[in-house]
Amino acid sequence: MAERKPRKDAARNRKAVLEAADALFARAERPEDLTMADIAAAAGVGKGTLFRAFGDRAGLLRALYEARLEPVREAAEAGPPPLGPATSPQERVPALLDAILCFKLDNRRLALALEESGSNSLYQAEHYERWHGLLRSMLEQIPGLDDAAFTAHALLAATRADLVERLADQEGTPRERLRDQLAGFATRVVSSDPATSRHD
Amino acid sequence: MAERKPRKDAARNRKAVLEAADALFARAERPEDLTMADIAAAAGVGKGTLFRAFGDRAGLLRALYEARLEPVREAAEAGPPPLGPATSPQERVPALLDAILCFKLDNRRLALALEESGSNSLYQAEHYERWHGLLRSMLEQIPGLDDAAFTAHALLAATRADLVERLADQEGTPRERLRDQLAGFATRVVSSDPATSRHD
DNA sequence: CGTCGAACCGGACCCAGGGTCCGTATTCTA
DNA sequence: TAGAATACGGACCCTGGGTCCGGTTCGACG
Repeated sequence: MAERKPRKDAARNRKAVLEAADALFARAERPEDLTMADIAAAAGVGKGTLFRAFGDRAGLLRALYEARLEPVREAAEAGPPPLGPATSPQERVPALLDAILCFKLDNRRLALALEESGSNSLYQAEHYERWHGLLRSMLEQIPGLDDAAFTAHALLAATRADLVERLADQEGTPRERLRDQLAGFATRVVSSDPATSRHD
Repeated sequence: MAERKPRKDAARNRKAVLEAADALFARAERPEDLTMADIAAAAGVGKGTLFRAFGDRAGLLRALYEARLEPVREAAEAGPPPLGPATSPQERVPALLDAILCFKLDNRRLALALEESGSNSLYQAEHYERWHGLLRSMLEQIPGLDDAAFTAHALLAATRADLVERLADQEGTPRERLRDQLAGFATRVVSSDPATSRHD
C-alpha cells in the first residue's frame, strides 16, 4: 500500500524541474509559449523525465501551483486573523479573497498558464475545491445569504487569473487599488442588507 | 477607403462556413477537439478558404459568437424593460446578467470554445467591452457604489463560460435555479446598503 | 567490492492540428 | 469575351505535447 520511496536521482530531477520551471514562469511574459522542451532544457533534463514525473503539462503546472500555494493554504486554514478561522465571516471572506488575489498577483504567469491549460482545468484543480469549500462554509454562516455555494463561485470568479492580468498588466491598475476594489466588492456582497433587496 | 464588396462566391462560402460551424458546435460535446479541418469539410470548403475568411480559429469563433449575440445586444441597447434602457439600474443590472447567462447556456459549446481559445481572448473580444461598458454605466448610477468598472468585471466574471458549464453540465444545476442564483447575487451587489458595510 | 535487476534517463521520434502557399478556377469589368 | 483581380482548396509546413526504448544509474545483497 505504501508507495516505496523514489530513487535518489528521480527525486533530485523532480526538484530540479520544479525549480527551473518556477524560475522560467516568473520570467516569461507569455507563459503559453513556454514549452515543455524549454523547461526540460532549463532543468538539464530530458523531456521524458519531465513527463514521467508529472504526467503532462497540466500536471506540472498543478504541482508548481500547489507547492507555491501551500503557505497561503495554511494561513487560511489555521493562521491568525483576519485570514484564519478566528474571524467573523464578514471580515474573513474579503480577507481570503484578498489572499488569493495577492497570490495571483505574485504568481501571475503561473496562474495564467494553469487556468489556460486545457478544458476547465481550473475547476478540477484541488485548490479550487478547497477555496470553494472554505468560502462556502463561511458564507453559510451569514444570515440572509442563501446560495452560499453559488456565491462562493461568483466571488472566486472575480479572482480569475486572466482578469487579474488584464487589470494589473494591461490596464496598469496598481496592486493596492486592485486589492481595495476586490475587498470592497466582497464586503458589499457579504454585508448587504437583505431587507433592501427588493426586486420582482 | 471604402472596402470594395467581396466576390459572390466568397460571400456564399463565408455563410456556408458560419452555418456549418454553428451546427457542429451545437452538436459537439468537446468543442476543443472540433478541428478547423472538420469545419471546412462540413462546410464543403477548403481549409484555405476558411482561414482567408476569418484569419484564424479565434476569428471564426468571434464571428460566430457575435452573430449569435446580435439579438441580445439589440435587446439590451434598445429593447423593452427590464433589459432595455427604460429601467432602473437596480433592476437592469440583474436583467442584463440574466440575458448573458441565458445566452451562454444556449450557446455553451461556442462560448466555451471562444473563451478557451488562446491567451485571454475573452477580454479582447468586442462583446466583452460592450457588456462591460454598458454594465459600468449602469453601476455608475447607483449611489454609494464606487469602483463601477471593477464591479462590472466582477459581475461579468460570474458568467464565465467554464463556470456556467461546470454548474449546468457537471453539477446538473437546473437552468432556472442558476438564473435565480445569479439574479440574487447581482441584486445583492447592486442593492447593498453602504451604511452596513463596516470593515477596516 | 562485484554483480544483477529494477528503476530511471534522455533525446529521437510520432502525430495532431493550426496555419500557409501557390497553381488553378471563378468572378468581375470593360 | 479577354484580362485582371480575386478566391479556391488541399498539399504542405511546423510547432509542441506526448511516447518509446536502448543505454545508464542506483542500491540491495552476497
